[in-house]
Amino acid sequence: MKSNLYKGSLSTIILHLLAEKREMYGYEMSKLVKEKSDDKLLMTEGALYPILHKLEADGIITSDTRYVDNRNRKYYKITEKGAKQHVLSLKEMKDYLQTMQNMLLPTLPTQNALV
Amino acid sequence: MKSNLYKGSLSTIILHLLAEKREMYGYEMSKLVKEKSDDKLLMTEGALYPILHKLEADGIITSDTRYVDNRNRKYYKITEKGAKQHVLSLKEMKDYLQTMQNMLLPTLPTQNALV
DNA sequence: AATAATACCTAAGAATCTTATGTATATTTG
DNA sequence: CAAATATACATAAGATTCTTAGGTATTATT
Repeated sequence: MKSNLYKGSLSTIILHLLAEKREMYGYEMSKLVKEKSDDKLLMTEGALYPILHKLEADGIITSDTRYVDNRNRKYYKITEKGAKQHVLSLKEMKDYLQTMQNMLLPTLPTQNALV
Repeated sequence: MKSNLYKGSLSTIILHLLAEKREMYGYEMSKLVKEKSDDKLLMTEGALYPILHKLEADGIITSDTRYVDNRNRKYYKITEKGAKQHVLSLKEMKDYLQTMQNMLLPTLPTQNALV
């Protein structure tokens, strides 16, 4: 990533992708995040894969490896526990974004905040 | 801090405090941040003081120790270089907040974003 | 044929924070 | 008035999270 502000938010992002798409593989996630962030967040493989492994170990996501388009891909989906965690993570993120906005951009009116 | 989303944003926050107040000491910063964040961000001394020392070593801030109210306090203020850095840091933070909002909360209309 | 892209993985090291500890003085509370 | 809390600084060991660098293997492009 280009900014270290993203530190700590990668798990939340991955969890959100899986909550939206319900099925994705790692490489796909990194490409989608790169695109969605307009090249601002480049999730390296050294960060991505260990996070996926940890989320799976914690029962937040599950995987099954399949052979698709001449490729071996490890597809991940969110578990029930993960869905609950996702709600909490989103709340935590909203709270963080709001707090940061209040602390750093308090003079801007709400509708123009971040713009 | 209660959420590890704050990881990476402490320097930005400290720099912003000094850009606003023009003079503060460490202990004062930690109390103000606690108050401003509504107890959501508790900047520990183990994080705070090393950051201040690094910012000073990098010429972003300067300090002078004074005896005030029966206390030895190390007052910090922002340098010219620091003021320039602060503009960049704020831009970076706005960009991060906007990107996160786009990625995680894209369905919400702008005026209700984060609410 | 060589390079880039797809797709996974891990290990060493850097950066950032927590926890724990230390020093010293002042104020508040039981 | 003794004990606890608050003020004010500091550092060191450890945890967490990421980068950098390397590895394997296949497919697509130039």
